[in-house]
Amino acid sequence: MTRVACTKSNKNMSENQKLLSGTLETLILKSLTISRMHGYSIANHIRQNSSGNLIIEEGSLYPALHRLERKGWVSAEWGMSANNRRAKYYRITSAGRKQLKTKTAIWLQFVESINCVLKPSTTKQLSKDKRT
Amino acid sequence: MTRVACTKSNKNMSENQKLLSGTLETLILKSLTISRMHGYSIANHIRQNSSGNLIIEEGSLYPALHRLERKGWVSAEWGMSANNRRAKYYRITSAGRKQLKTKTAIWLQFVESINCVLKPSTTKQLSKDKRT
DNA sequence: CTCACTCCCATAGATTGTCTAGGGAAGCAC
DNA sequence: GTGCTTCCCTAGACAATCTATGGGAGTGAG
Repeated sequence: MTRVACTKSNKNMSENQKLLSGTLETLILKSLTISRMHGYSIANHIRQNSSGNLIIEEGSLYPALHRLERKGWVSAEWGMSANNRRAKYYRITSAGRKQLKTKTAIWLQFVESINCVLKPSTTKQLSKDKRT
Repeated sequence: MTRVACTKSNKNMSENQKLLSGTLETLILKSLTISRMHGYSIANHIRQNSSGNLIIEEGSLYPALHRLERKGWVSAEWGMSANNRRAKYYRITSAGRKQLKTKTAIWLQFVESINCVLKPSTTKQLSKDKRT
């Protein structure tokens, strides 16, 4: 299902590609907190969880996984997928969980910082706390 | 040493550098909606508005400004700064405002998408009817 | 006047992380 | 067998940031 690969908004795509920079590893680590997964399913998980907005290409995904493994944030082992195919299953390590926590915090702070610049006169605002 | 840059070498910086990719032009355009500015003051404005979290280096800023000018999203003219120095003042064009609107929308949607992936099990959940 | 400092602009090259575009193996339906 | 899907991998292209450097010009201290 969900074969709708946003074809119309190619502009959005290329913009998203730039924006993705730096968040991919965080997304992968987060996905692995749900369960161990192989690369292909990680990509699917991210795509589906973002309603098809975030498409991770294989050329980005696998190098990222190798990077994470090299850094000791995930561990890998070969196994068989639900479709009876050879697959490399990744699991997040405790160092990876720590990194995830850090990266998530940095991301949230970054978003807040950007919004601080972008905010004036946006006029559309959820009232969350917002205390000066 | 006037040449001392950001030597604090904190992790946040290098992470932020990656994350910044793709948002810089939006930040610049937004800054210029306040008033016309020269490059140096744009960088200061962004840094101050983000409480010092977003540091735009000159090596990123000026190429970005030239890019924006080439694309017709800002226009430039030489003038004198408040400090009586030669300065190139940038002004956002109507095409630039349109771009800003687009880029801002893409950014907000992107953040929402990322958060959709990052959110599950944060234990702090806004009830936003996200059922299976 | 000279010196140190800040303000302001600019560019070349390194770095990094994404994508594009290829390749391949192996299961399943027909 | 053929064709489609699932799954893995890598090399090179590309884009946007930073580092490092260069310089000009105004200001204030001495």
